[in-house]
Amino acid sequence: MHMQVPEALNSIDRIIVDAILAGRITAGTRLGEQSLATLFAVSRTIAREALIRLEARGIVQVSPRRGWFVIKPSFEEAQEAFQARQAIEMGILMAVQHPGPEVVGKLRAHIIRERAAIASGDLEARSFLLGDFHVCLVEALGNRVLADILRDLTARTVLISALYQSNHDATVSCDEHEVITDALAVGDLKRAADLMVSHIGNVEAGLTRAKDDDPLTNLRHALKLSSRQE
Amino acid sequence: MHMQVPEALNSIDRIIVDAILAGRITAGTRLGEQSLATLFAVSRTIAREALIRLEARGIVQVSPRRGWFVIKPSFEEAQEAFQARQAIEMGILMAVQHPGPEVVGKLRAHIIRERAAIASGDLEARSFLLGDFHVCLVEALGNRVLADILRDLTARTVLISALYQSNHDATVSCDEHEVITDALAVGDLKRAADLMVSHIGNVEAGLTRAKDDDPLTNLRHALKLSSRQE
DNA sequence: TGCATCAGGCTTCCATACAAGACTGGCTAG
DNA sequence: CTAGCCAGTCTTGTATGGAAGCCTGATGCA
Repeated sequence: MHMQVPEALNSIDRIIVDAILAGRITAGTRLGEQSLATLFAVSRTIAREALIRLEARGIVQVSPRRGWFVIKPSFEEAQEAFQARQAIEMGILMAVQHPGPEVVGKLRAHIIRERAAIASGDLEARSFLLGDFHVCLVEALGNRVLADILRDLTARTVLISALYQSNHDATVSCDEHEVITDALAVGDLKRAADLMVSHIGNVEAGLTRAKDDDPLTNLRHALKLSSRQE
Repeated sequence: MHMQVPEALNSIDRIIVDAILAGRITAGTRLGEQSLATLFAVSRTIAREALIRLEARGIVQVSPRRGWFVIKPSFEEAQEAFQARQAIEMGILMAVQHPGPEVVGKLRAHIIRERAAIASGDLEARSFLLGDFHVCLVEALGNRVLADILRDLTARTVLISALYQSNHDATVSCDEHEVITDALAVGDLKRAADLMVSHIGNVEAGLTRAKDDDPLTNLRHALKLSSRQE
């Protein structure tokens, strides 16, 4: 056993989630215990524990004795995830009292990074930052509990967007982030909440029901089978 | 190895969470790997995996090489948990369109069980049902994602209530559940959301900052030390 | 008495071995 | 040629042993 510091240990989780947020890992990807163990230079035990944690967070699923896979949400689950985000983000915006200038400052800085990623064509950074905006917002508002919840939920919706081919334009998303921040800056929480709901609704509306990476979609639909199995 | 069916396997998690919701397990309780393994007639591996899942859900914490303990939230974390519940439950109530009569029916049935538990003096059932109302509400509204999130959050707030000696009366809580249900029944979502926010606020307001199972509270406060360490 | 040291026991931590189900591909019988 | 079987391989599932850190209490010394 060589002395290479694992570099990972408890952060295997984080690296995987970050990869999902960046779109480098998509729904249905296999995450084998042995593969991860080799990759991170740890034993299978550690890799398995990371997968168990991710399973508890609703990011991966295990198919008994077949393997671990990144979740592949059904259209209904996708809708629930978006609804959950709408509810949470609207709720926090309506509940908070005073945004504070440093919150607005952080968000503006974030939006600048979003624009930079979009301009430079860095798709991974773009995906990550567009999702992370919402996490940052909630975190900046002072609630780490909700921020953690939202991070996992965001990972799910990123997976969904790739699965159902969201065609919502990144620039539009970024613009919407900006007007939300503007509303926060002038203390109009109600307006910020409304804008947030419609923003998330817009992203959701950009989804198309057909996922054409599944060659059986047409047949399945014709036979009226649900896509329940892996 | 005897043939006793484990009875537990993946449900060790559920049994522990249920015990927390019922108030049979309180904040700071030690949950040893070996103890759980013996109790559920499984190996340490299984018990450990259950604890890892619960850790990912924010229910327990591990102190390295010392042991696993049910979380003991600080007052600030407690506030965040209550704020999170307010945001989520208000958000879902404002987002839903039409409650539907079967939803109201389920909630009314739940409230009847609450009253029965209160009347019979069954403290465990009372604690469980009062918390479970909120989970049932969200689940009945059709969002399992949020329901799962809320269950864990409810477990946290139950722990908090015991830790900070909530003196909010069970009967009052139950009454509040009823008026919320009434508002839902007539389709007044706005009113239901407002009632929910104030209901959770009432429970939170019932907390007292002093946790007197900690004999150092007074000294700590006098020295202006945070209660950060375990 | 007061204090430092250290051994022993207790806990989690982690690697590993083996069990057992799931899938694949080839072989064989008809 | 096809259908069924079956061995081989790959995967996760589970138990277990030993490593290593933490805590306690005893012991010895000043």
